[in-house]
Amino acid sequence: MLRRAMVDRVTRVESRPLPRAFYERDVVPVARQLLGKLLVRQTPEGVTSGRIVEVEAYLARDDPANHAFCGRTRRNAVMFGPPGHAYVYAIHSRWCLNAVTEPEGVPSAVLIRAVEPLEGMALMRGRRSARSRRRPAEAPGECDLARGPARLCEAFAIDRTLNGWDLTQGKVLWIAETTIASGRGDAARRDPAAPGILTAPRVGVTSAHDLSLRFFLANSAFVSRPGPR
DNA sequence: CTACCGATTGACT
DNA sequence: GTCAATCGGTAGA
Repeated sequence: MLRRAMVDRVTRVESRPLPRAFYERDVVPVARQLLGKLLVRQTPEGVTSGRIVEVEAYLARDDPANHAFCGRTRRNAVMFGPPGHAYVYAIHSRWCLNAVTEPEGVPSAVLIRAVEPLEGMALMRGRRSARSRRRPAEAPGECDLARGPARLCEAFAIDRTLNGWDLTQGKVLWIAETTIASGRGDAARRDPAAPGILTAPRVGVTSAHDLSLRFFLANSAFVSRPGPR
C-alpha cells in the first residue's frame, strides 16, 4: 500500500477532475482555490500538465472588464452556460483559457494566467518554439513555457476548438485536485488555502482598476508578473 | 463586405 | 519602463 503511494507520487498522483460543484460558487473563492490545482491536457502526442499559480476573476456584475458586461454575444455565450466549462477567447491573435463559474446564466469566469509545468515539458517547448510568430532568439526557458495566459495556451495546445469544453470529464482538457507530483520541492507542496496567496489588480484591463482580482502564489517563479502591477 | 478594438507578447529604450 | 505586430470577434454599412 505504501509502495503504491510512492509509485503514484513519482508520476502523477491525482488527476481526478474537479466536480461541477467546485465551479458552481462565487467566482472569487473559486479563483483562489484554483491556485495549486493541476491543469491537464491530453492529446495524441502525449500529456502536458502544470500547477496553476496565477488566476484572475471576472465578475458577473459591475465588472466592465468582463466580456459579458454588455450582455450575451456569440463570443461570450459559453460564460452564460453551465459552470465547469472552458471559455476560450482570442486576443491579439492568441488564445486565453477561462473556467466558467457560478450557476448557469451567471456569466463569470476565472482566467488561468500561468501554470508551473510539471509533465510534458518537451512537448510544451516544441509547441512554443514552433508556433511563436516572432522566432525567439533561443528556445523558451522552463519558466517561460506557460507563464502568461496566451503562452500557456500555446504550450498546452489550447485553441478555439476547446471553447465550451466540459472540464469535469477528465479527458482532453481538465483541472484536477491538488497534485503532490514531481520534484519541484516545497513549492509543489504548498497548500493553496494557506497563506501565500497574493492579490493585485488584474493585468491589461483598461477599466475597473479599483478591483484587485488577480491572485497568485507568492514566491512562484512561474507567475507572469510577480509584483502588484 | 470594411473598420475598429483588444483579459498579449516579444522586442526595444 | 514603452511600443506595436497581428488577427479573431464584433458592429455596422
